[in-house]
Amino acid sequence: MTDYLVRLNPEQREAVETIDGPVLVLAGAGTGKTRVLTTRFAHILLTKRAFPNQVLAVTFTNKAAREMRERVAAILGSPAEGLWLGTFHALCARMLRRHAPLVGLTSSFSILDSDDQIRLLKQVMQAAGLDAKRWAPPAMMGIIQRWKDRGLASGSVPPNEDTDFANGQAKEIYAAYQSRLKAVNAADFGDLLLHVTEILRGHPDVLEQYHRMFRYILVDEYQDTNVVQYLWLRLLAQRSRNICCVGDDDQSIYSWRGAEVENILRFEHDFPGAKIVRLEANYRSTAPILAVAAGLIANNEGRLGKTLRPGRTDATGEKVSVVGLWDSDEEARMVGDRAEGLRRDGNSLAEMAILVRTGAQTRAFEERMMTLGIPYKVVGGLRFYERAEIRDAIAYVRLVNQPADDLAFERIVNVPRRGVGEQALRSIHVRARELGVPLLDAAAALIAQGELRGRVKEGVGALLQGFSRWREILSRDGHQVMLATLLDECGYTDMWKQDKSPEAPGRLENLKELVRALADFDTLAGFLEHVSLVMENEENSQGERISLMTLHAAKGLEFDTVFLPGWEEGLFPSQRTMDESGAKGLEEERRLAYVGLTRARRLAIVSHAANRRIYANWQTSIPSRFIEELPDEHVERIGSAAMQRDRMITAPSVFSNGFGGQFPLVARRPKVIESWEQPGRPARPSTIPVGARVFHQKFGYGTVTATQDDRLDIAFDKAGDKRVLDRFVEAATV
DNA sequence: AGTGGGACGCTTTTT
DNA sequence: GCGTCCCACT
Repeated sequence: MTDYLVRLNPEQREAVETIDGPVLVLAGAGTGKTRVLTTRFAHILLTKRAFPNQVLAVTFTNKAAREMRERVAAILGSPAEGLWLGTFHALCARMLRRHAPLVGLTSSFSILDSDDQIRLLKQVMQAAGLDAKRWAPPAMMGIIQRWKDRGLASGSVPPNEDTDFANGQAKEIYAAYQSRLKAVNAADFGDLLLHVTEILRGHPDVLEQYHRMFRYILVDEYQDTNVVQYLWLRLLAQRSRNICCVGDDDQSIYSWRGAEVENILRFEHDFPGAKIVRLEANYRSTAPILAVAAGLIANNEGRLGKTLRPGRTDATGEKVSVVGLWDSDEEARMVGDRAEGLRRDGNSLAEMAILVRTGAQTRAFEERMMTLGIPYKVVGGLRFYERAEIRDAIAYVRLVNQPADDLAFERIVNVPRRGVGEQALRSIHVRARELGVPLLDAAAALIAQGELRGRVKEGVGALLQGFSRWREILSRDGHQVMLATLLDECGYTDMWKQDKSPEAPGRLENLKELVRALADFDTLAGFLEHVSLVMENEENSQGERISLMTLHAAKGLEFDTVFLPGWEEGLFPSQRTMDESGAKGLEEERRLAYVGLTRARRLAIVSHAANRRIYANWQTSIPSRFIEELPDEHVERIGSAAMQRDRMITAPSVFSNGFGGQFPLVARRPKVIESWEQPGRPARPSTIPVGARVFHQKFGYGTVTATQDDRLDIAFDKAGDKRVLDRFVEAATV
């Protein structure tokens, strides 16, 4: 009956069994945080303290929510239905649909994606006469979002805030943006939290309802909450005070997105009498990795204090490697070769990851993996629902669902081309404003009155007729048939069939996938909610692949081997972060490094290059200060940081560069380690001849200019000259 | 209205 | 180095 408790260590057990009153669980990396959270959830249900729908469980990502749902179900032995378990945004969307009229929306409001947000804001800024070059709409969006993160509605931004941006009109822009959102019956991501918090604050009866419902509250990743999320939680928890927050102040890496570490640091103050439980036994990493991570993070101030200790008796292991290299190419080669070597020794590629500071760094590694023929996956890049063709298709669906969705109308009215240019669109806008109707109806009115002519009339007329037909099909044959018909009839599929670009076939494939995905939903509205809130990849073709991702994307994951390249001043810690946020920014960068190190179970390989290409030109850099902070006794330095620093900074005159030793010298290639160059793969002549037209997944179409065994030199039409393995290309059909 | 070329700016990111 | 945006040309 309670065997699920026996599997916990004493501190985990305390975190699970302290059910009543506020609890803060400080859970270091790899200490069984998720296990505690899910077991606690199950424990509440199994001890009959609450029904499943009386527990509110909040996560940041859909992935974490899904995982918790599955694990709770596993402990309960049955699928957990009717739970209030989800991301902050999903839960708030659900609440807001119930009370939308209280903030001037209807319950069918649309949730805008970032494209829509920017487009809407751009219109608002244009109307205010702001030069988009001087004041970038995305920057303005950032300011508005930070305000929303702090729980500030457009009327309550303090007078002394951000008066210089947008000629001091920032607050007016914010207000205008909000009224446009209301006019098109839409909410952006920030609104979901902000609106619900306002409702809970201003309507005691509604708050009362939720107080009666939620007897226990569980919060994951508490260190990442922003002010509005904190306010929302505090409102909901103020009656029962049964709130359990799990987090790790050392892994707070989202302050630039509005997260406030202070929330976790202040927990005891906010919830007097709170019980603090520390989870410090790490079951993930070897002792040297833990020691190195601990040594690094000890350089931060203002921590709640927590020391990871090895939780396994077999936690001995290799030292952390720190490798100094000449340039970023050599770094990519080192990583590729070591990955290949590990694979030869029987290690799975799925258990290796390359974690970088910025997304742009992945490219060099991608190319290297391709050359070596090592399968890889980039985690996080463009997500399925962010692809242009998917957004277009969804805009059509949104219009079927809600004819008043003006943003969707604007997106697709001329996609595929229907001859609707700036002029035509403007007259539709004018008419819409005159009549006080949505753009779709305004367009119909213009056609009825013969004010649109020729191609435009034909095109838009057919589109409008299409919408009434597609709505019929929807009610008769269901949403899947409707979307398939719609995409064919509106000309969208044909548009991509006629497109000769290398991406077009993939886009058609994605559209098919979208139609297929529709089958998983009972209603069109349910599907749209999912699309708005779950911006994630379809399970990234799993299997035997090395993972490439940013450090941010790696939080919560773990691998046997972790490569941590690019530990150089300016890149990591990021100069930009230090400029913008000073000492606090530096500490956050250090936490990011800590997150990176603690992802590794057995092997962590840190590296830094003396020269790196940034944008178009080469830049010389010195090793990251974080490298010096790693405790020596657990680190093996190869091509040591100190040596490189000497050579480049303090003794440049050793080499003559013709500039009087004025520049950091980068004259010769110090061959630090010979063994990276692995013996080649067995040579095998390629079957593809010089001159052949070929197609490559990433680079598109090209012509073979030379071959050497199974390596091909190819002049790609778009991507330029590359050398790739022949198995990565196929004969082109055109 | 649609296309193509050049200038520009940007690279934490999740919902 | 690449994608986006704007403008000039067709």
